[in-house]
Amino acid sequence: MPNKSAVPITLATVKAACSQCSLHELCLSEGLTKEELAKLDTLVGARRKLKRQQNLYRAGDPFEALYAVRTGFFKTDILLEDGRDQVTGFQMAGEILGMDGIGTETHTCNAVALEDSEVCVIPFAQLEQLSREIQTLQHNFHKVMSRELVRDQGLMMLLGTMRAEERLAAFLLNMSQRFTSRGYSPAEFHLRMTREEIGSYLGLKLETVSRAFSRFQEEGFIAVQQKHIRILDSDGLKKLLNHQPR
Amino acid sequence: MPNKSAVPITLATVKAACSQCSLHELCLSEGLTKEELAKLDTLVGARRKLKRQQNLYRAGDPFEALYAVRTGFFKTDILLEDGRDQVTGFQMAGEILGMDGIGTETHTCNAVALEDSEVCVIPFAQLEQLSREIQTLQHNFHKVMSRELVRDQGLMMLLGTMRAEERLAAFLLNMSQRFTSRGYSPAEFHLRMTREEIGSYLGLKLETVSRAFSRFQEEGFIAVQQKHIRILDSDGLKKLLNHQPR
DNA sequence: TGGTCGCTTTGATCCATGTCAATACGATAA
DNA sequence: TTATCGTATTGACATGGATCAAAGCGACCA
Repeated sequence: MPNKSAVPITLATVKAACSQCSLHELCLSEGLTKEELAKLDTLVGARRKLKRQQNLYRAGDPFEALYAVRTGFFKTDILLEDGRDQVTGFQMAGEILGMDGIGTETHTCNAVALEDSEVCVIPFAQLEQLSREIQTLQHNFHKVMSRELVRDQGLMMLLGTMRAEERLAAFLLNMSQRFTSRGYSPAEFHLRMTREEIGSYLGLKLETVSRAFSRFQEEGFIAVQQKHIRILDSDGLKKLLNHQPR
Repeated sequence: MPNKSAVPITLATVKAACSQCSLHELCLSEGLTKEELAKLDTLVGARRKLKRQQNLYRAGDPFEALYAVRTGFFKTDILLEDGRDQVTGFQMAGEILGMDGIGTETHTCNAVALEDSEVCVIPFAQLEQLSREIQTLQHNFHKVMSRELVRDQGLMMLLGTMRAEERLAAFLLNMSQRFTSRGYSPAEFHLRMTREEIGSYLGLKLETVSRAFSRFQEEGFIAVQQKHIRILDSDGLKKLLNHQPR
């Protein structure tokens, strides 16, 4: 067995997931002891790489595992029989995908990589088993699900009560905040999704999204160049949010 | 002691919750053994009665317990600083309230009784503990949360892609289905919420809801009399759903 | 190097739903 | 019975965003 110091790099490390992962606080492993982390590692052994546009899973696929995004960027969407579809979320490093499948043993949405990506595979039966042993893990998992519920509530609010520019402002601020909490610039980032996907997520048409971007640029809130966004006046965007007509 | 056949009524029954509850399949107790049910009963001892318009909890309240609706009818809603609010759901017998609070230890929405109601109080720490012992309970709980996520996805779809009449048709069919699965008539029911609350839930103004009701009545899909609804042609309503313009 | 293709921007017009306002209805209480 | 109040319906009009259409821009590939 190789000699181990604080954060040893060994053969095991290549496989070891959670104990070495930089996404602790976002993921399931927060607050676990070393021993508990080790157990989680054995569970989360497998990784899976996906090319841009590749499906992680599809609606109807049998549910077996959750996925933690390691690198890359995903969207989830639902497709109705009549052809309408809606993007229900965008997921980045540290976020968990697949929880929609627990209730019915079948995934209810599609998860697609928007760029080359990698996920940790978390076989669900094993996660349940381990979370019966490790209280902290159990609670972390419950928190993750609950936060997802709260996120959805926020999106309902957005879809139900906000006008187009408010929605886009909320979207940009949310992206900025999530990039920030991953150590990237709060003010400058690259959107991985198209205007159409943003529109679908926000309940708007792509033209409306494009116009709102242009408007924000005119107002000096942001600089847009295709998918590259620079936020120049985040307070300006925030003001848009609480300051609706009636 | 009164004579009873299959399900005996004893002193214990008054307190016993889950083991005697008619809402098994909707709630957390499905598939539990007698012994496991008994344990769950000790946990779910307390009940709480609410008068119409009374809050079960409010956004900002510390999170301590989940609540299973025994009788009555609730809404959950969120209130933004600027005064806008949105109803995020309506809950009826057998449904679980409060899961929004797990992630932050604080409730993020308000839960209000729309008629005199009663809930089972499920202290969350104890639920987690017991679900470490009882695998089936653990899995049931995960299923409940997951189904809530899927419900939210459906609502996003509704809010993001459907037009007013489709939304109301979907709402009525959903109500009908939920009343049905509780043993009530699929075709005739009493709405507990106002047009404004329906509108808020569906992302519409109350006038639009009212007009859609009137339209459905003209078309012969339903008979409306204030809050009393009779569905005359549920296929007609269903057709509205998949049959959108583009 | 030019051509194609996907994505984005922008303009002109239309329409579903919001807004504002008046009236009606039904329950409750006096 | 009548008064009151919350809720619901209906009408007239306004408007935000959808729709339709035409360029523009970049990336990739042949």
